[in-house]
Amino acid sequence: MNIKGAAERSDLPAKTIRYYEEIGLIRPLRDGNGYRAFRDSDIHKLTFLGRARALGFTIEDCRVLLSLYEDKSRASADVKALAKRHLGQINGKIAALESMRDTLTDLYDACNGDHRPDCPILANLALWGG
Amino acid sequence: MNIKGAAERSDLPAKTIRYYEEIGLIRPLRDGNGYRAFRDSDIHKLTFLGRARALGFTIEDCRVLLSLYEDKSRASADVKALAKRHLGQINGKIAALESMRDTLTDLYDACNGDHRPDCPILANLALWGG
DNA sequence: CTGGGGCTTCCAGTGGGGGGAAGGTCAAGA
DNA sequence: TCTTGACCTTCCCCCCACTGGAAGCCCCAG
Repeated sequence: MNIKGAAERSDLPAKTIRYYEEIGLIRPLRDGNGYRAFRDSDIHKLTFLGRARALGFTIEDCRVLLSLYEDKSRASADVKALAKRHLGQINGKIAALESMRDTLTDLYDACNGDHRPDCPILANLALWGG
Repeated sequence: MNIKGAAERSDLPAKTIRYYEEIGLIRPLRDGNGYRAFRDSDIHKLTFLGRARALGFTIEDCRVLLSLYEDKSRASADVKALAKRHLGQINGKIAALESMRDTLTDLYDACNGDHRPDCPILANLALWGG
């Protein structure tokens, strides 16, 4: 299967697939004409990667997850530890965003949003040394 | 004031300050020796930028916010609209992260995390065509 | 044999800086 | 006066995870 079919079946852009090969996440075969030849196992890995990326795992995490997946003697504790670390990072990002949202919502609600220049949002941003 | 003092007073790395000058957010003067000479107004803008960035505004949003801040005939509605758009983006990111977190938490809880290889996390990532 | 769609590689850019080299400048101390 | 060390400058590459586009090869239908 050529890259377009692989892209459709894995629901990943062809560019991304080439990139994943470049960084060694997949190693598709090559036809005589130099075209990539994707096996089912390649498509399988690609969908795996797509799902892991959709859960927010970094590429390097994905690399580890893929190797754990292929290692039939893995310990599920290793996978769970990776997931825990990632959950912690997700929660950190959510907390940061919620903090931004709360502050910004307060300022937003305090701004009357009319034609006049007075604006608590700008006033807060301009706080001198606070 | 040299860049180090500006960095301390604005609580921004010197590298960041140079970058902000490079992209035209600030325009500090120069001493005869080529050193940047920061006025109070420059420091003021830098702290403004630091706060706006801390609220998650992009650099381009910051540029607009700064110009609105300096435009004494601005309408607060313009600021409010920008804040609204940004709040929408923040909420979108939070929703995406919460979705990841929920999915991953379910998988995490279902994984017993022992020495055995069976792992619902990997099994989910490996779902074929689901 | 021509056209168009597929495929290849390579280069550049994204956002928001960070790291570090190479070299100029300045002030304090010996 | 000389040296040392802290500071400053520009310059270029690196990060992540792609994305866009150019230049050029391959293959099949008409």
